[in-house]
Amino acid sequence: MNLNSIKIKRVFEEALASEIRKSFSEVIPDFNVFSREIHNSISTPRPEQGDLSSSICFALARLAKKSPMEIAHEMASKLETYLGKEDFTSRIKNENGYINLWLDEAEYSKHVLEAIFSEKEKYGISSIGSARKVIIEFPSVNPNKPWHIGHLRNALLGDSISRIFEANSYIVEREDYIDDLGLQMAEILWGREKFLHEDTKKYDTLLGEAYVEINKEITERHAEKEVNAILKKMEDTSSKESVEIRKISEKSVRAQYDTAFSYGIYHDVLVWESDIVREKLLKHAIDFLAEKKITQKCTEGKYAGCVVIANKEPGQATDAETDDEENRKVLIRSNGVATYLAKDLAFHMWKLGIIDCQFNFSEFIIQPNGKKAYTSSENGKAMGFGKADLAINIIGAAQQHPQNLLKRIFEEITGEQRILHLSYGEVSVKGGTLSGRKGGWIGTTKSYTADSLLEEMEKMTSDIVSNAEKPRSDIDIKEVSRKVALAAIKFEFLKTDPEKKVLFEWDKALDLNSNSGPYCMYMYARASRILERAGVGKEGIRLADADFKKITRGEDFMIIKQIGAMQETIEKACREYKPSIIATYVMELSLIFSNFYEKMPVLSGEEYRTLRTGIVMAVKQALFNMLCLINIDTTERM
RNA sequence: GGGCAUGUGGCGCAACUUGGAUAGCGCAUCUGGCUUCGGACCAGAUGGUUGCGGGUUCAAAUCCCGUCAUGCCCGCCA
Repeated sequence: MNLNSIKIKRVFEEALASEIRKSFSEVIPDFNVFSREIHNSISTPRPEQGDLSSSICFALARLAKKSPMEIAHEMASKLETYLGKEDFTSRIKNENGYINLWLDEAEYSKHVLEAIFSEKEKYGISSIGSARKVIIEFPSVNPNKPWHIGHLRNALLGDSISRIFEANSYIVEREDYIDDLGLQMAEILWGREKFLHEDTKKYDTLLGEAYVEINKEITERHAEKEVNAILKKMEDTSSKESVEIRKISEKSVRAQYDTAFSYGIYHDVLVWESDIVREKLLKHAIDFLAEKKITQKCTEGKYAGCVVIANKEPGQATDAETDDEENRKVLIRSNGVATYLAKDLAFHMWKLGIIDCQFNFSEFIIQPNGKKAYTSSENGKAMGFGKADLAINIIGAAQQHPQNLLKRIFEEITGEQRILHLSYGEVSVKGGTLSGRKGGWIGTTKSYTADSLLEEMEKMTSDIVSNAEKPRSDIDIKEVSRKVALAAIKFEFLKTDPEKKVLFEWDKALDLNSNSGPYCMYMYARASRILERAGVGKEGIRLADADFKKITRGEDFMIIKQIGAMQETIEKACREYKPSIIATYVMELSLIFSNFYEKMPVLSGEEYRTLRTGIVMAVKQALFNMLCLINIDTTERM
C-alpha cells in the first residue's frame, strides 16, 4: 500500500476524531459537523514545527471552556498511543495550542522511494475519476485566422487539463469545434476573389490577413446584406457555398494544426458546424426541449413567433412571477433561424448523449504523436465519440453568462451538474485587444501569433544555448533550444491562475531570467548528470543498500515530503481544474532540489551515496511526471 | 442600472474554496560564494497598514456588509 500524504493525513484525522469523540462528545452538539472541522484543521506547518499540524484545540476550547494549551497538552499525550510504525508516525507534540505530528523520516523516506521506483511514470496518479468519460473542448478557433497568443492560452490550458484529468483516471476525449458556417466564414466567401490570393504564407495567416481587408471593405461598402445572403445559402449544406467554405476551412484548420503540433497539442475529434446542421441535430434538440416543456413558443409580445427559454443562471429562481418577457432568451428567431445558444444546446446534448444522433467520422490527420485525429464528415462511419459523463469547455471569461445559462438548462434536464466551464481571463496586448475582425493580432512590429511567439522565443534560447558560459558540445542545439523555448512559453502561460487576465508584452515574454520553465528543465538535466556520474544505469540502485538512518531534517527530507504529496497535488489540480497548481509544485520541487545538491554532496561520502543517489532518481522521476502534466518535455542535457 | 471577475513590497505572481503559528516565491536592487556532482546556480540583505472603511472571531489576505478602482458580460449577433 502506498502511504502518501493523503493517507497520512487521514490517519492523523482519524486519531484526532477518535480521541475527541472519547473526551469531548458531551460538549459537541453534532459530531458529523465537527468532524468536518477536524478535517479542515489539519495543515502543513513550517518544517521545524513538524510534518502535520492541527488547530482543532482552539475550536474545542470554546466548547469545553478550557484553554487551548491545556487541551492540546492533554490530547498530545493521549494521541501518543496512536503512533505506529506502520503509519510512519513517530512523535506528537503540542505547541501554543496546536497539535503537531512528526513522521519517522527514515521509514517514510524508504517507503516513498520504494513507491516511486516501482510505479515510475504512474507514481502520483489518482483514481478519483474512476473511468468516467469527460469530453474536453478546446480551443475552437474560427477557421479564418491563425492562432494568436490568446488562442494559445486556451489550447495550453485545454491540453494540460486533459492530461490532468487522465492522471486522475478519467477517460478523456479532446474535442475541437469548428464553426465553418459562421458570419466570419461568410465574409471570407464574399471577398475571397478580390482579397485572397495564393501565396507561400501559411494558409491560416493568409486567410487571417485577407479577412481583415475583407471586413474593412464590407463596412465601407455597407455590404452586410450581401454577406447575410451568403450566410443563408451556407445553411444548406449541399449548396456550393457551403461546400466551398468547408474546403477553405479544412485547409485553414490543417494550417492551425501545424501550430498545435509544434506546441505538442493534439486532439481526438473535430466536430464541424456544417455536419451538425446536416445531421439535423438542432431539430432533434429543439423537439426534445419542447417535449420536456423547457422551451415555449411565443405567440405575442416582443418575441412573437420565436421559440424561447428562461434566461436564468444556476441558483436563480425560475418561478412564475419573475418569468416575464425580459427573462427570456431566444432560441429560434421569428424568421426560423436558430441562435448560437440553440446550436450550443444541441451540441451539448450530443456531447452528453442526451439525444441520440449519430455522426459519421473519418480520419482527419495522423498527428506527430502517432495518434489519429478524426473529424465529423458526410461520409465515413459511426464511431464512439460523444456520450460523455462530463463536458468541460475551455472558454474565455467573456462567455461566462451564456455558459452559465447552458449549465443551468442542463441541470434542469439531467438533474445534475455535468457541464463545467473553465473560464480564463483574456490575453490583451499594450495597444488593445487581439481582435480577429480588426486584426489586432497582426501587431505593429511582430505579429501576436502562436507561431511567431515560438519563433522569437527560439531565437532567444538558441542564442543562450550556443553562448552558454560553459558551452556543451554534446547536445543538439536546435533540438534543445526548441524544447527550452516551449518550456518557457508553456510555463509562463500555465503558472498563472486561469482566472487572471494577462497583458502580453514582448520584452517580458522573452525575458528568460524571470521564467521558471527552463529552470525546472535545468534541474532535471542536473539530476540526470549526477546519476550519470554516479554510474546509475537502467537497472537503477539497490534500495536495500541505502542507509535511511542518514536522512536528516534538511532538504533531503523536504524532497521526500514533496514527492509524497504528489498525488494530493494532482487531485487538487483536477478538482479545481488549475494547471497552475502543478506548475507551482514543479517549481517548489526544483527549488528544494537545487538547495539539496548544493548542500548535500551525493557522490562523495560512501555512507550517504546510495541514499542520496536514490533521492536524485526520485526527483528526476517526479519532475518528469509533473512536467508531463503541463506538457513540458525534459532533456538529459542542456 | 444589473451581474461576474480582479486588486497582495518597484514589477510579476502564490496563499482565499476549507480562517490558524513569523503573508510565501521569482524578477529588479545591494553584499557574498566556483582547483568541489554543470553558474540557466546558491547564500544573505533591503523592501508589505494584503485597494479603502466597518463587522464576526481567541484568531481575518481568507468569512460578512459597505465602498473605490480596473476589465468583461447583459441583442430575434456569433
